[in-house]
Amino acid sequence: MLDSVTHSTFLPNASFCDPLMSWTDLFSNEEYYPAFEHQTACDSYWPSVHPEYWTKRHVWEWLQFCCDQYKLDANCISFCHFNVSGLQLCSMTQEEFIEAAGVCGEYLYFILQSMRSQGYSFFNDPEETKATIKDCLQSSHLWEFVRDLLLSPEENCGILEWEDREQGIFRVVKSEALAKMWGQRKRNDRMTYEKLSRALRYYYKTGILERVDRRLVYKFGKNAHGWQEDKL
DNA sequence: GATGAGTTTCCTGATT
DNA sequence: CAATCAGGAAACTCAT
Repeated sequence: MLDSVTHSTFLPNASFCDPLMSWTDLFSNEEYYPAFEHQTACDSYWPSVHPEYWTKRHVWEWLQFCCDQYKLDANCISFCHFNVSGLQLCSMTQEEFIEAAGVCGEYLYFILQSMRSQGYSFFNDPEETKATIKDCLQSSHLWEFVRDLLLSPEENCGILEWEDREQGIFRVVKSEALAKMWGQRKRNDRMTYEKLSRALRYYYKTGILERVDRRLVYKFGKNAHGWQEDKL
């Protein structure tokens, strides 16, 4: 079964593009819908079955659909992890998804959970779906938020600045603005730099950050990833 | 409902 | 003096 699924039907070299584009594309593409006609009595197409009752084949079809629609890089998906029934798939935790498919795992997990709770109607309202997914894709951890801000000049607005790009040393230029932005992300208008920096200090323990003895200066530690120029 | 990770909140004291 | 750093302690939130 595992070998019978040709990897070439996935998008082996597709990069990880804007998934929101794919969502809107999906709904504006009328040719997409006839795909649902394929279902027959003995071999139903995955959207017509609740994920809990998916066969291994349904899981594969769903995986393939997600890869196609969201331009997920099939190379980062460990296929043996997904050689499971729908019931087993549904019992997988978010961490297991991430272990099995890295960043793609986060998307797959989110899409699956949404389908489980809302059924296929999850796809009904493009605008709401778009918003929900955008929300979901925001990294929830503070250090990832800081990292992503550092990596996107548009959002950053000079709030953070690289001090030493190679070594992962950066400076908080506008501490109040940073706190405000983090507060917006967490929907907490009482956030301050004092409190945010306390959370950053906890990262010294876990190796996400390393101490730099300068005011407002931090450094990514060995357990932080995704900030290096060459990687990612 | 219990547990644990990741904060959030608050605080006291030191440093810049 | 105001802002920041250092952590301890406890509350809180959310996923498992």
